Amino acid sequence: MLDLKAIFYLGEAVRHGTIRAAADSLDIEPSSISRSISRLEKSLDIALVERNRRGVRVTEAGEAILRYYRAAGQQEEAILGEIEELRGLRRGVVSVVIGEGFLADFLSERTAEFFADFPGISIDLELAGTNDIVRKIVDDEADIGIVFNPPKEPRVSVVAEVKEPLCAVMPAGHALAGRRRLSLADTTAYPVALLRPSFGIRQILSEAETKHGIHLSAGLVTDSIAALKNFVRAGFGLTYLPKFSVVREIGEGVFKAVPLTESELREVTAEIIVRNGRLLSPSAQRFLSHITQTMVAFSARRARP
Amino acid sequence: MLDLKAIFYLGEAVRHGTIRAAADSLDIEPSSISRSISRLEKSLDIALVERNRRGVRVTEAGEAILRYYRAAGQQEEAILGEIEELRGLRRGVVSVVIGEGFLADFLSERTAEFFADFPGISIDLELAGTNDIVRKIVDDEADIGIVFNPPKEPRVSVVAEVKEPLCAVMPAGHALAGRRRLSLADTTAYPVALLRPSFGIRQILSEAETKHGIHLSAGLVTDSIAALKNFVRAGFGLTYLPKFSVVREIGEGVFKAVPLTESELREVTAEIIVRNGRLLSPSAQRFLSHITQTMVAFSARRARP
DNA sequence: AGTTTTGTTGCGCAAAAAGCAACAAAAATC
DNA sequence: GATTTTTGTTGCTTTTTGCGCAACAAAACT
Repeated sequence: MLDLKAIFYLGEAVRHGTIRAAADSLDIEPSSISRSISRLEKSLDIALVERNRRGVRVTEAGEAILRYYRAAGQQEEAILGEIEELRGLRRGVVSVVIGEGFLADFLSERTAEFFADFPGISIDLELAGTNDIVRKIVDDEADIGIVFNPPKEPRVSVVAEVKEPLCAVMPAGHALAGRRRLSLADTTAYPVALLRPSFGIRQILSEAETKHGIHLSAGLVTDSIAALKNFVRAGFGLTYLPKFSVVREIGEGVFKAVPLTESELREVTAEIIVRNGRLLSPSAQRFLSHITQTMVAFSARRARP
Repeated sequence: MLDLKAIFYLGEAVRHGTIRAAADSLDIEPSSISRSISRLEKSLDIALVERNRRGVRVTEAGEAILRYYRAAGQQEEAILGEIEELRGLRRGVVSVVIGEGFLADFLSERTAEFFADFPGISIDLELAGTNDIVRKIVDDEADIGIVFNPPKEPRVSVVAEVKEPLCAVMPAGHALAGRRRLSLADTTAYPVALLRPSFGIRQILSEAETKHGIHLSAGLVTDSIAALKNFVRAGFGLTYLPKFSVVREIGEGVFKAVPLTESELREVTAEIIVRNGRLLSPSAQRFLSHITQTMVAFSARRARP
């Protein structure tokens, strides 16, 4: 490993022509420079300067070393610029895993505004089921997770949390579409589309089923929320989702979402999670605070400001 | 100025996954690594690693720093290789065979400068005729050959090549001395001094004689260019040499050199040759590049840059 | 011949780095 | 669920390293 300071002294000595002049300009003693250069020469076993009594003249080997130093200096500057950009939020990749139900809310116009404000930041977005999301966060495969009703896990910490009632989702013209609220039992008459058991929504539904002795007749079991929506849109029956997952379809007048009355279904949580003690990059921190403030699912109330 | 040792520690910690493992492999204390990294982070004001309780994970900024370190390491290696070559230049004998006509050009002040720069290098100089020079190069009896109009030989490669017109060389007060150019036939009226047939200059002259039906009346045949010069200097007649062979005498106003007009005499080549595939020592390489750049015979135009 | 300027070296001291030991916290294990 | 192990960190001590000061020899200049 070459001693950069010694090379710097060498360069100054060569630039000024004499060791003493370099020492004066650096406000240090000539002996320090002399020793540094000698040390360097000994470690390389080659002369770097010719000591004339009129000063020093650089040798070819010295020139080679100085070439290296200048190149390294340029690269250092480039890297320092990169660091500066990372610190100044001008660059960075934030990896996010979200449940599919958050997709429309996540990729909203307000997120687009964020990208416009920070053009250097890019998002690595992945969709996954509840259990996978938690696992990826624990294993540091992603910076930020957005998940519905996740299992308790001591190694993740909840950055934002909000209680969202689960709704029965149906076509606008459905027989139940006029109701202001429904119990789960009211919906058993219709075929329903359900997610697989690895999803938090399905888990909370299963708990409610056993608790109230209800059995839902699943017309479709899938791991795709898009499939649930298509099931409903085509008139096959109902499904169960939080309101923000179908906010676009409601706005278009296609779907209706009616809150369920069961207490455990009214208090299911949507959470933004990160791994415990994880040090997020400035970019990730900035993005995290953005989504906690702008996403519909979390904008209403914030659990931990 | 970035602390290279600290970056090295950072890299080792990242490579091993934990600071302790890196410390063990380097046989130092973990505290040293921990402190070095912390110091680096403080100086850059950005986190380089995330400290999990299961080890360390590099951040984007840390990756940037490590990229810099690897690039610098590669450059250092390249420079160290250069230094190694230069170190080889401190001692070494370079054996050279040249035609006598190159002598004055070869032993110039600029070659003297080379010796001053590399006091450890010595030259083993041998004079020989064209055919002998090529043979010595082929047989590895010499490193470098400088030769005039050599026969084609696949086992030698031409490092530098330049076309030099052959000149009629005469005393300054000669009847033909005022001419800007001469044909070979113009010179037949005067007695001439010629080299032996083993010399390239003589061979090209013989070709021209038969081609144009000219007969040169040789007043002297020798294997010494010095003898040719003495022949001319004493007023016996003319001889034929390239201009650079008598550049000193021309400068002194003693000789005149008038280019010959015959096409085959205008395009004879002076060449620097080495054996094909011969691996020259660093000293020899350095000297080779020196003479190709400084010798008058080759400095004007270079055939193979 | 005397003066100035050059790089070098011996010696003492201060700062920096490394080692040692202990600690807090998280993970793994029983 | 308690205990052990492993991790990074920190206070303190020791060692190493680098620097300043002063003096010196040698060459160049006046």
